[in-house]
This record gives sequence, C-alpha cells and structure tokens, in this order.
Amino acid sequence: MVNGSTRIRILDTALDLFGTRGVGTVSLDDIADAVGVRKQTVLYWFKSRSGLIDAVLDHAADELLVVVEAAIRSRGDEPLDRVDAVVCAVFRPVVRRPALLGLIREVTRLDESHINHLRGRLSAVVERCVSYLTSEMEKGRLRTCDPMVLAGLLYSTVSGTGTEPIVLETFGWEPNAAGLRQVRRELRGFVRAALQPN
Amino acid sequence: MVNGSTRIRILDTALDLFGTRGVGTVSLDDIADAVGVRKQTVLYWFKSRSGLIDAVLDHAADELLVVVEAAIRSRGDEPLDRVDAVVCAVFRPVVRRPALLGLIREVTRLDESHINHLRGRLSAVVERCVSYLTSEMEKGRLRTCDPMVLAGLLYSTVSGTGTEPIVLETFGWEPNAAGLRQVRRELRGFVRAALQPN
DNA sequence: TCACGTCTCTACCATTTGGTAGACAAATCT
DNA sequence: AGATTTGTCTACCAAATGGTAGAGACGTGA
Repeated sequence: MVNGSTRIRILDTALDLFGTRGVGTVSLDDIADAVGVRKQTVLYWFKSRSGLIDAVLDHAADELLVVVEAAIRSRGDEPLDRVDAVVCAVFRPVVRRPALLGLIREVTRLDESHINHLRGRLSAVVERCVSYLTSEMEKGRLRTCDPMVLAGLLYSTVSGTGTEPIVLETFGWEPNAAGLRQVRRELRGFVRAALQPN
Repeated sequence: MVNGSTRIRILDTALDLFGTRGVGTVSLDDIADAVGVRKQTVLYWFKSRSGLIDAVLDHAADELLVVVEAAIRSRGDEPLDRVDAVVCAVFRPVVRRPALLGLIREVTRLDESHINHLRGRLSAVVERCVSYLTSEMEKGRLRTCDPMVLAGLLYSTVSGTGTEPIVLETFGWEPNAAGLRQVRRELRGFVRAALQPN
C-alpha cells in the first residue's frame, strides 16, 4: 500500500455518502463517481462492498473517538460542565461533518457483522461514559437515575438533533449558522436541566 | 376499488419493511414476497414505487396522528403531565409497532417531494405542540427556552430511544419487556427534569 | 348468456448492481 | 536494461431492480 491517497479519498467520500444518504442506497458506482475513479478501483482498495463498509465504520469511529476522548478529559471537575463539553464535542461534527453522526445512526440498518464491528470500536468510550455518570450520581452531583439508559438518552438527543435537520425544519427551525448556534444553545440547556441533581 | 384488503396488506407490510430496514433498501419484490403476492400486484394497487412510498407515509401519519391527538387532549391541566402523556403515546408504537417511528425517521433519506408530502401531514400537530409549549412557558409553568427547538429536542429524544435499540444495547440495555419499561421510565423522568420550570 | 369491470398473474425489458478477469502503464527493484 | 510490483483501467457477467403489456380468472349487471 504505497499510495494511500486514493484509499483515503474513497474512505472519506464513502463516509459522506453513506452518512447522508444511507448505506443501503449508495452504490459502489456512486462512490467511484464522486471520487473521480472507476468502480474497479474501489474494489481494488477494498475487496468487497462489505469490506468497504467495515473500513468506513472504522474511519468514522476513529474520528468520533478522538473528539470525544479529548472532551472527556477537558474542563474542571463539575460533572455538568464535563457532560456539556462532551455534548459540544459531539455536536461539532454536526456542523463540520454532518455525515459522521448520520453514519453511526445507520447502524440500525446494518447486519449483525457490521454492527458488532462498530460496537467493538465504540464500547470502550461508552463504558467509560456510563461509569463516569454512575460515580457522579453516587456523589449526588447528577440527578439519580439509571446511568446506562441515561447515556443512551443523551446520545439519542444529541444525535437526533444533529442528524434530523429536516425534522427540525418541520418544527420551524431555519438551517443556517445562526439556527445551528440556537439549536446548540438549546441542546446544552436541555441536557443541563435534565441532569441537574434533585 | 372493491377489494381493499390486498391494498391494506401491502400498505402495512411496506410500512414495516420501510420502517425497519430503510426505504431505500426495500424492493417491490421484497414487499410482494412478504405479502405473498407478485410484484405486479403491488404495481396494480400503487402506480409506482414512489406512489407507494407516499401512500405508506400517509398511512404512518394517520396512525401517529390518532395516537398523539388523543394524548394531547388527555389528562389535567399541568403541562408536565400533558407532555408526559404525549411522550408515553409516542413511546407506545415503539413497543407495538417499532417500524412506525423508524419510518418517520427515514424522512431524512427521502427526496424533496416525499418530504413535503409528509410535512404537510404532520405540520398541524407540530404547530399545535409548539404553540402549547409557548403558552405554558409564558405562564411560567415550563422551563423557559425556545419552544420550537425544544419540541425538536423532545422528538429527537423519544424517537431516538425508540428507533435505535441497537445503540441502546451498546450502552448495555437489554431488549426485553422489563428493559423497555425501564427505558420508558427513564425517558419520562428525563423529559420531566428537562422541562421543570426554573 | 354475454359483456364488462376487477384483480392477479406470466412474460418481458432496460438499467443498475456487486463482482471477476485481465490488459496496460508507471514506478521500483535487481 | 529487464523483471516485478503497484495502481487504474476496459470488458464482461449474472442477478436484481422498477416498470410495461397483456392474458386469464372471477364476479356482477343487463
């Protein structure tokens, strides 16, 4: 693999297309066209469609992990601030790379093997988030509830906000920079209120 | 249209398949097979794939509207209880008909014409929800924030919880009746906390 | 009985799909 | 220079896709 640039371009393009249009509706030809190459070149770098999907999931997990890990470490001791930092971190790709969360969301539509592949990549962060929430609840610094389910709810809220602009538009939201800032502000307030210790 | 039963069966089956596997990845043959009929029978009842999609969206909107309208009217005056009733109402299909919310979520992947079609069907309820939230905020009975975006966030949270069992499983959730009740309990507590007036 | 509308079917068709085989050019090694 | 590896391509292929044309079974009203 001397020349990795084509490979990376395919990976990036596939991530964008898979994430925005859905994995099942994007063909190898679509990807190849977008990259400016023939389908057979795609099949040279990835031995099958399924292999490409796994590689793209890895690529997405990498990108997401970097962002989240950094946020988890950042900012003081107060859990509401920490969670806020993670929310902002996950929200950033919403603006800069909308396809990223869209792809993660696609996991529901994939088959077992790809699901397990992605799960393996994400389980470490997930577990860390859950155990962090648990410990802060025990200290009484977060609203007490089931930390596992809470983590899932937080994910749903942030991911939904980021991946369903069309639904938000139905609610009257305007898809521009100011609108996005507004959504992020409300999202942060919403999460903060939901976690406030009682 | 004397015999509507085949038509309805196609509609129901298509809703389930579209909602669980994604609109783009379900072929007319898939639907026909599941119904126990030939593809040409599907094309007899619906003049094209695109027409079928619109009809299925209508079908889904009908089902959802009935449920939500009933919940909006129910239960006393306290806004937190009202919202709670709607959350429960939307959560019910999660158990009884998982495909329903899954299909609504698919709207992001559809093209403009189908999006507008569905939007037209849902805009009335959506507007009603938003104006209700607005008035209760003005009375100081809900946390003050942007009601439009809040409605979107609520939708994201509930819908995500219902349509991403696989993600929730990654967070450690167990997909059985007890697990579902647990998720619903946490979801209600989460929403209640997020809306509590400050 | 006969004509007609309703409903589902078989027989096709053009296009698109994921994938194989192998030609060809450029770079790299010996 | 000659041989080999690397990367992209053209040429195919079998299967699946959305869709058309029209045959035939069935019931109903005249």
